[in-house]
Amino acid sequence: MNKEERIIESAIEVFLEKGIEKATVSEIVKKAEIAQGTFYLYFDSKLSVMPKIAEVMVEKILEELSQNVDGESIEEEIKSVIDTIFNITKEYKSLTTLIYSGLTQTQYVGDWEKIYAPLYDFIEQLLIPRKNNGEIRETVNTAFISKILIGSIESLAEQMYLYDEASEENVIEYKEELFTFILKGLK
Amino acid sequence: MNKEERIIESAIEVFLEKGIEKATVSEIVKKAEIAQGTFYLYFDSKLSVMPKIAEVMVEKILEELSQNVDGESIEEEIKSVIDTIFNITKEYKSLTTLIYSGLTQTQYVGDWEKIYAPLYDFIEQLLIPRKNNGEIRETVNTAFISKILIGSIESLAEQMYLYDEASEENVIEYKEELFTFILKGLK
Amino acid sequence: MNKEERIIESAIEVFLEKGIEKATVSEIVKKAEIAQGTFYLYFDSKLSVMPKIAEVMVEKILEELSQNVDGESIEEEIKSVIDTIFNITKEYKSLTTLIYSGLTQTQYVGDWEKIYAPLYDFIEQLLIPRKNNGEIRETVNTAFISKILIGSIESLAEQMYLYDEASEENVIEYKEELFTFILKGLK
Amino acid sequence: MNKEERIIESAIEVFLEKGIEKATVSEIVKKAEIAQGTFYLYFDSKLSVMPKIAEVMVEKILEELSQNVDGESIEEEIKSVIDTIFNITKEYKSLTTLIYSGLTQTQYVGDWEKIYAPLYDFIEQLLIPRKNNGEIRETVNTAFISKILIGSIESLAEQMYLYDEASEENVIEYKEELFTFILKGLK
DNA sequence: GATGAATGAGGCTTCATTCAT
DNA sequence: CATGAATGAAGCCTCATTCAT
Repeated sequence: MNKEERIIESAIEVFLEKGIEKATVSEIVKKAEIAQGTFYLYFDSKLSVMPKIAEVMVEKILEELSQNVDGESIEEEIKSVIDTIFNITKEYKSLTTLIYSGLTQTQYVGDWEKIYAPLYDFIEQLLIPRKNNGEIRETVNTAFISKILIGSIESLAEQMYLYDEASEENVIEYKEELFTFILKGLK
Repeated sequence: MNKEERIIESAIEVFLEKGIEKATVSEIVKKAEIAQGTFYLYFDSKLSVMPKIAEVMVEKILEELSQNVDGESIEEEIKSVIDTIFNITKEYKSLTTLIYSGLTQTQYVGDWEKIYAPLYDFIEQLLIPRKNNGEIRETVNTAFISKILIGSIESLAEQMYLYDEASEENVIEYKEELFTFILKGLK
Repeated sequence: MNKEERIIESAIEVFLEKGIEKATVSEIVKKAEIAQGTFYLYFDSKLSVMPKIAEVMVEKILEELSQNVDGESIEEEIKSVIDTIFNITKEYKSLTTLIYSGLTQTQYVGDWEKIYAPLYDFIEQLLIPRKNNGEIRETVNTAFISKILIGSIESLAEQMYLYDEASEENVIEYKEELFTFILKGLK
Repeated sequence: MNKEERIIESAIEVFLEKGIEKATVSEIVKKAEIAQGTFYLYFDSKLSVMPKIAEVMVEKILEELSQNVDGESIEEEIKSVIDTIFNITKEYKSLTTLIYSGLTQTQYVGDWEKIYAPLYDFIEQLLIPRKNNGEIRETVNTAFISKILIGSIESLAEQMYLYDEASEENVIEYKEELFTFILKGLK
């Protein structure tokens, strides 16, 4: 792993452990086993790592989605998307929120859309054939709905894992409710 | 306005302007026109203002919702809820995200659920009669769906106003798509 | 002595000991026996102490001049001025050069003229009566000559004490040559 | 231009732009278009370039003086010397002060005298024949006076160009006053 | 000789927090 | 209760210097 990648990996860990506020460059470099000054050869500041983290995060989500989502019906696909996003949220806990809020606090806010685009695109590419074969209603605007879908799944997953510290049973029930809701919303 | 309220108001402004990271107690007290030390008579630290900010925020949302949402049909009510949450998000931009992430970074994470409860409850109280009179499907779990609704509306609104810097036209289209989606999801 | 004065005094000592380059705020505050942060309540940076140091320096020179220079003739006065400036240069060695160069390196260059003004004025006030009573030539522009006098005395003194590390005998000879030169220049 | 010369030239530029304090080796090498490490093949440290800069500076002054100063009378010569030193000071602004103070801050202080010697010598060689032919008074100690002359001209020039930011008119008047003063001082 | 990525010491500066008034 | 000058810990960041290539 080269220096830049090591910084990004360490930054993710430290941000998750400490939160943006309490995360320090010193700790990131310690974890990455590089010198303090080396950090500044690659990044301007702690927050400027955020867009790169976001990219890595999106890559991971996409990877997972690609592996898991290839159902025979829209039902199976939606189920897989929900499961995947819930699992990743569980694994990376507050990372998404951190990225959101990290980007918000910098000049990189605008980058967000660009970084997330492939994710929205992936979902849209799932929906289009389903719309064409009539599995979902014709009036669906696939581009718009893909944002709505991801948003609603992510926000519920964060609710569950970050704030409610919900039991796994509870999560299952919520996921089912969400599944039904989305499916009806699309049909 | 008493000192505590002045601190909360100033804190909101400063957090919005600078983000959590760069917000300082010095600036909060300057804006509140009180002395450095006075801050610590009311709050333990910068982040401990967060739960109070969240309460204020939720109060404002509730107030707005109470004023605007009293439609004759579920359609009108959903429309009003969407409009209200979009408007508040537009006005307070990243505040919700800040609160999320601010709470995440402290021991107050657990408080979130408690603070947001009245909001979920408000939505649930809207849904229950509609479910009883058959306007929405019987299988809806009102408690669960209220979280899903708020989450999906908020997340789309944030997308629009924080990241995409979407045009007002675009926002209208998205809101319509969301409206249809939610409505079908509930029926 | 209040904090600001203590900072200035310490800064002078440290600058003299270490030079501008190697002087550190840390050492200044250590010498002043105040906290690191306190420094920044009074000054923006190490170099921003320079104008204040310059003021103190000019005050000291003026004080010395006032005490020593009150001769019966222009000859005695010039002699005293030379002696005084030489003595102060000897005592404070490179301080003047430091101030020059310190000011040059900051936005405070313009302040120099203002700070030195009383010194030029003092000399001019010496010259005016001597010009009126014919001790010095009528064509002397007192304002201009006062700058020239101070400059030439200071620069020779610095030569002697800073660079040549001249013997006291040598200094005496130079002072006499300078005295004769100035006197003839004025007559 | 070989690497060493390129370093010296760049160092001069950077010192003039940033001052000793803020000048960095990084910037010097960037301007010289050589690698970081190459600097240390030629110089020990940032300040160790100073004596070389001083030499270059003195060479330039001597060159200018040689070209311009060859008047028929002491009057013309003094005028040329004043003009030349003023012009160089105008062009290189604070460079002399920087060199002074740069040398002061290092072990190279002693070098100054040695480096400046040719300059004093040049002036002395001007004065000797004038003393012999009676144009200037016999009591003049040419070695001493040459230091005094250069010092007083330089210090006034610095006053004008560095601190007062004097208008060109004003400069002319000062130069005339200085000229008269020096001439009378020598006669 | 020349390079430039990497180092890490250490100065700068901020800022939460205290406490005498 | 309120103040705000003072504190000093601690993070940021630079930059002279090294060294493997």
